[in-house]
Amino acid sequence: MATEQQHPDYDVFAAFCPSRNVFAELADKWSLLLLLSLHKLGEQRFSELQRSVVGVSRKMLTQTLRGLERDGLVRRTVHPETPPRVVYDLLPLGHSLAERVVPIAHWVEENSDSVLEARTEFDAAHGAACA
Amino acid sequence: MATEQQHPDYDVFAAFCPSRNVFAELADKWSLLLLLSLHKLGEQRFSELQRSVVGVSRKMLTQTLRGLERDGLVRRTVHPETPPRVVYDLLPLGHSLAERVVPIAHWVEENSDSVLEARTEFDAAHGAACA
DNA sequence: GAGACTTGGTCTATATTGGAGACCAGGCCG
DNA sequence: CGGCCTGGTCTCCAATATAGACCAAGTCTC
Repeated sequence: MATEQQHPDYDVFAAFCPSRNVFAELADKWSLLLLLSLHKLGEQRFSELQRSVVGVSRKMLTQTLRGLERDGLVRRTVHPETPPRVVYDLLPLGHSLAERVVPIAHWVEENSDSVLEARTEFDAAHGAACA
Repeated sequence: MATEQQHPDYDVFAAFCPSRNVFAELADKWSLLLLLSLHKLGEQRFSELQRSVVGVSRKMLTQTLRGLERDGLVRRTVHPETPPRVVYDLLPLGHSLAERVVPIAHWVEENSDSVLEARTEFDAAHGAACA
């Protein structure tokens, strides 16, 4: 079947394709959540991000932010004050991706009930079949 | 700050919120890729999926499909023929999510070049700073 | 001037996860 | 009877995530 991709040659389904690599790095809980938070709340410092994306460890926060920075989605600005102040914000490329992630977050918030219900049903049918 | 979520009380940023749990499970490479593949190509059997989503191991394929099935996004149909034939396809809920994932795949395919370029630049600036 | 406290991390130890590949059940073919 | 097919599962090992201690620089307290 015809692929509908815009960019010739690039295909996230192909393991060897550079775009798969990019996809794999971004298709991760913390990356998407950080993108969403920076998009929604604007620039934030390290500790603010840790508070807005509840549950992220400092290590993952550092690591994920570095990845996003490396990918040209996020800008890291160090203000050499004291105590140190490091601010992160989205570059245009980051915003353009974040815009596409927002609908997913909304979908999840709207449909979590259905999902949870399906899970309960599934677990009842499978897990508790013959305890 | 006002959250723009449609569903009262649900917020993917809150670690304890059920929607975060749902988000975390779906915001993963294989789940998204499977959703995309089933959306684009329609129903497929186990081995077809393994071929269309290149690089996925049988273990992860099984595990991810089970998760999606449990969440009410995917339907698993066993045809008790010989050799066995197991077909997976998207339920309406799955399609509605997949539709929102498609733009991300397109973004990645369109913008991978920029990302790759940013990476090269970043690595040149940081990695090779003072070898 | 000694401690304690701040921010933005890093490092270590442990638990969880992912991937590679062996193995398995059931039915057909030869 | 042995081997092949599918759609898994199981085991082992490597990689990754998480928790939490630790650190540097400077400022504030006492």
